[in-house]
Amino acid sequence: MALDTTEITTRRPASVPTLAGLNALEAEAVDLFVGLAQVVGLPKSIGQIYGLLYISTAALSLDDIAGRLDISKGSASQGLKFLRSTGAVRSCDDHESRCDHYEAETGLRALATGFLKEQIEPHIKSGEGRLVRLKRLAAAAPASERAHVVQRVKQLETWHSRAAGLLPLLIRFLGK
Amino acid sequence: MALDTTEITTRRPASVPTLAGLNALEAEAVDLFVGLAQVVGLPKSIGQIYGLLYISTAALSLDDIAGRLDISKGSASQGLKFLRSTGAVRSCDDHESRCDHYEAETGLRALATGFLKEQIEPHIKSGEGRLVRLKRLAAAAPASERAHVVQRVKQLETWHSRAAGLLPLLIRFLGK
DNA sequence: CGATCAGTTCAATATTTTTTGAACAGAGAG
DNA sequence: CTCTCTGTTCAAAAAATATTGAACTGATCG
Repeated sequence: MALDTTEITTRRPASVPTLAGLNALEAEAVDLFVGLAQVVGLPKSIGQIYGLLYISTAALSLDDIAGRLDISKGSASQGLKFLRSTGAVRSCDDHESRCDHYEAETGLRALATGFLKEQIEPHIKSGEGRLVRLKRLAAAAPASERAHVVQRVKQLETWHSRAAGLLPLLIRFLGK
Repeated sequence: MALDTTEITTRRPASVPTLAGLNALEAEAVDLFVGLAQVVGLPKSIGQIYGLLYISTAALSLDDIAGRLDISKGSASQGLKFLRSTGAVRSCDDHESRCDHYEAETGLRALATGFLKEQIEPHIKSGEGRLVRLKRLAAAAPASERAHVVQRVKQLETWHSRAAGLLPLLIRFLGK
């Protein structure tokens, strides 16, 4: 009787550290972070990688990650690149091995800061230029509409400054 | 010399209310909201519709919207459905006309509440079930990993309650 | 009633985004 | 120097998402 390798992933006992495939706990953690990633508009693979590193006891290499999650090395490389760039993952250079190993940053403040700074702040910044242009156009609108559109653009400016003010507050709230 | 109809959209004088196409101010406003939509992971058409209604002096019908933005009636219908469901757009039943007319809700609090309640809250709710399962699995982990994974799951619970607590705070901050 | 209009739905299509995998670059090891 | 081992890049393929348009419902008008 031959081994059924197609189901080995879910059948492997939870207690055995595996080279490929996830145990039930890892699978659940990965799932949770995949969901989280989708909420904030990040690709699934990034959620998978972070989830696996988050729950893993030991730091993992790129090949570990690709193997365990059954994704390509390319995806793993790109995902790790993104996660490192936002500070969600650190490489803990382990001198025992030739290759880099990665571990999850688990401080909520650091995570939130990285995400907000990288994903949200640029949009708020670019909004400034947009508002300037809008303001000019609104001032040039025909008299019959001018009052209305000027008021709306003013409101947008309020929104903008609220959003800008919210960022540091958010970070502080999540901070400690 | 023939009229160049391919550029009529941008060439039409700002002062003439149009049946199709946007004037410069409208185009700029629509663009701004398209960008905003993409930040929060909503389709472009939804940003377009809201942006047009936001800057428009008068309420617009579904056909107005589809025509001005050059999108299909189907898109416009679906987009308006979503926007109404989150409270971002109201239909102001205008008894002069047979068809419904729509206008933008411009209160930041109402907008934020609708978005958070519809798009974020469900995820936070479903997270609860996930955490329960994770907790069980963590408790059943092999002794060598148990301390670590139990700690991580505890941390996730903290994150979860922070997120849940953040929602009402956010609404309050944006509120007045 | 039949005709027209306003709006919805949904399967097909188009578009955008993500993932893959093969080619490549650099860093040791032998 | 050459070979192998890690990791990156990027064009092509696959998957996910949004948009279209035609068929349909229901309302109002004549």
